[in-house]
Amino acid sequence: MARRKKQPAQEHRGAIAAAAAALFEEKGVAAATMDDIARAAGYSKATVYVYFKNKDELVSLLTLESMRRLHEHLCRALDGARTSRGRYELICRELTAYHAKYPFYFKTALETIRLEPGADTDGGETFTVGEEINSLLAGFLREGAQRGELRRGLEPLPTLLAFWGALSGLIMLAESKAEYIQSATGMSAGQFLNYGFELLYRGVAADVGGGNVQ
Amino acid sequence: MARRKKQPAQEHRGAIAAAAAALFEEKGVAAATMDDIARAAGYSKATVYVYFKNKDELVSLLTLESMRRLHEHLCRALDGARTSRGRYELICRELTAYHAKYPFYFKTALETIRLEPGADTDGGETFTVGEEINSLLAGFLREGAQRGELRRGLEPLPTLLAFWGALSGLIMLAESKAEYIQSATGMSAGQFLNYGFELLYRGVAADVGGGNVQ
Amino acid sequence: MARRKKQPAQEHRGAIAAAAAALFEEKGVAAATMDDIARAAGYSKATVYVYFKNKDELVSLLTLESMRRLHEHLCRALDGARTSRGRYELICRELTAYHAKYPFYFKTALETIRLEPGADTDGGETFTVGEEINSLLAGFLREGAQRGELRRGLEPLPTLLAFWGALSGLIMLAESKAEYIQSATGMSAGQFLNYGFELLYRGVAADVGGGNVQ
Amino acid sequence: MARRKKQPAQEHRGAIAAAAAALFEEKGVAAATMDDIARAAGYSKATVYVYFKNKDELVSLLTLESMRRLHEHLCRALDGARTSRGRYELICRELTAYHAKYPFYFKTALETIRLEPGADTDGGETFTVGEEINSLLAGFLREGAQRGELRRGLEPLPTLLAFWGALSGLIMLAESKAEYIQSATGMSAGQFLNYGFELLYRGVAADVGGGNVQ
DNA sequence: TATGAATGAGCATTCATTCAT
DNA sequence: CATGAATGAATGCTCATTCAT
Repeated sequence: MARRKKQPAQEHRGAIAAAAAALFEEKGVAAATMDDIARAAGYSKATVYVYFKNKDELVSLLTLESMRRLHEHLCRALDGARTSRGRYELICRELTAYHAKYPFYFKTALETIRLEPGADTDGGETFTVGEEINSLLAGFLREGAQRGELRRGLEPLPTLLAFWGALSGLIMLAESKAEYIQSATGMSAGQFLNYGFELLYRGVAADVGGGNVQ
Repeated sequence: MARRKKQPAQEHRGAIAAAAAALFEEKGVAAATMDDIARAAGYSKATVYVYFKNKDELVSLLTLESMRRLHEHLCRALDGARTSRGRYELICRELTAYHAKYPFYFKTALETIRLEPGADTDGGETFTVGEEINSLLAGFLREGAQRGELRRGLEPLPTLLAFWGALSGLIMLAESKAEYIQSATGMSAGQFLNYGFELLYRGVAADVGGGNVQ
Repeated sequence: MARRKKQPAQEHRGAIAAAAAALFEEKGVAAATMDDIARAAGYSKATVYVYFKNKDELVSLLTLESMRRLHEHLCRALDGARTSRGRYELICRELTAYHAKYPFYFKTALETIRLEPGADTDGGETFTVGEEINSLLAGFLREGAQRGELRRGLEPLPTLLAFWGALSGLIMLAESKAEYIQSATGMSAGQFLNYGFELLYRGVAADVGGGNVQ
Repeated sequence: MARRKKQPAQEHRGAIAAAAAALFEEKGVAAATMDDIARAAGYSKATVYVYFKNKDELVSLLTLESMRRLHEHLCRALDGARTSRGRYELICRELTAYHAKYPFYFKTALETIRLEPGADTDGGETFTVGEEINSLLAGFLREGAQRGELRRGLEPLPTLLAFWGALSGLIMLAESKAEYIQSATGMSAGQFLNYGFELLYRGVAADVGGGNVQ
């Protein structure tokens, strides 16, 4: 392990975080040891501790990052269309894409949105981003209702939370049972997800007609 | 008919499993040590290994148990009413009740249904029970569609899976964010769940009218 | 390392404690690792943790033991003579003997008597024994004063503490500088100690005449 | 006369040593890390290693310094009075003052005097200063004896060593048990020390009368 | 000279698991 | 069948020290 050239500290943090993310994904956060992470990143364990105070700090950073990324994706989705239907489709597309690209980050973000604040090393930043995501979706629901595209009388906060729970449950099932879904229904994970997204949309849509899903 | 002979051993297994379940619930699977379990069950640690090859085998048994219990609850729900709406309400009620009584078992069952069958110690029994649960719900959807109560054209298997994913995501969010939900929406976990259940139902119902949720 | 036969747990504790005491003496408490101790005792490190919850518990036990032993030695000394002079000589003899036999224990006891209570794992037992030792010496001073053998008007508690501090300082210097003392004064550690004991005695004696020390 | 050249380096050493001394005092030698020291001194850790080969070298320097300071204090004391009694009082006063001002240095000096010279980094300089201190006190005893103020027949070297051991034990007990002493005897550490000094003085004084201490 | 960067060698502690009895 | 006893293999974390620049 030759001594590295002068590289911005941020790059080291990034490299370590990337290695950690991969390992967390592969074997879970608890099972990925600091030794593993160091080895995978090509540093000594002690060096990892130079860049991260804790295993927790690593986890926190990854969590925050995943939340931020999720936030970006959602912003992009909401900016890309005006109708609720159009926006919803973009949301689902972004979510699916995000999940395909960073499955660990995605899962982490979803799980984190469900947790309480303060558990993390950062100063509640993770919580803040979570709130921003919530308000993004709340806005989507509110505007949709105003336009008459979404059911009136939906209570924004509970709806959003319920919707979010359902959505995340759907996506995680699609991931973990992809193989089973394929063999049992003949659908790819993506197709299955679209089917599910449609189902969920009907739960909030003003009127989609009585016709077929899909 | 030598079945009786093994009975005592079964009782020991049961006692140990019960102690384990309580501890898993209390502190999580990883944090509950075999020492803890043995002590709580009133056996020596070595004895636990007489009845269970592994910690994993214990977890597997508990998982299987939780699936069976979930199956029972769902059977009861589907037997208790004829209309889809009535059945759905019973399903939700049973689920909520089950969750309230055995949160750990409940979570385990949901996670198992969402996760891969895994190299479980049992001979695929867990998987089998999972399939039975699926076919239970598939029947519910099929019959509902035949009666015109649920949307026609729903594909039973994908619908059921999507529904299941959404449902479990909803319930788990309701649990993990109970406090947040309470403070942010003023709803109790139970009220929130009912709200969410209703939302989900609209996704599959034939026609619930355009009116307010709840 | 063959599995040991059934031996009373106390014996294991004793063996481990003995090994620890030797190592603590040899390289100091901090530098003696649990690995060292285990190896020296002929057990695996994990086994050491079966018998002692902590490194601290080991240290505490050793400390308590050393205090008890010191207490015994002092009792023996005070019982062995009636006059203050005679008792003092016995005290010094016992102290010297104790130090020769268990230098680590001796040092620990002296250092501990100076510390505050409650720092230890035991329930203040160490502190209690310390107090008993103090009251032993206080009695010695009081009786000596009553008989007119020791200076009247000595305040028992401060005297005892001062005396104890001085005595321990003397003995520890005698140990750590034994070689230097030998080469610089030609005295053995024992001779030097006797010389010092005499000096200290004059500090409390009623009248030793103006003559020579020794 | 190239002496001036090295001056800057000496200043760096001094700054680092000062920071180290403060930290050693605050948290103990073992607990003060090189990182702490570097940070406190305002240098990088690597720079500390430019000026000090070792943590040990730092400790050694500090030890030597503390010995030198002690030497100075003792010189001042012996110069300040002519009678043994007066000198003794000054010695005690200086010692107490030194201890109050630099508890860590003081303790270090005492411990060093009590401990082996060790494989110190300096070329036996610490030992030399120790010898100088010894000869200072030896002179005090010798002159006192010649004047008839101190007991005749005292062997200077053993007496001095014994005295020194006793004195240091007394002072260290006064420090570590200050709280206990306060609560048990009502004396402040200073009062207790004076009481103890008096006691010790009687051990070497020619005749102090049979009266009360203090 | 000064330092940013990196690390080897530990350390106390934990726990699932094994075996002789 | 039950278990007391023992342990191998980790695990997160620390710190004095080195070296290329």
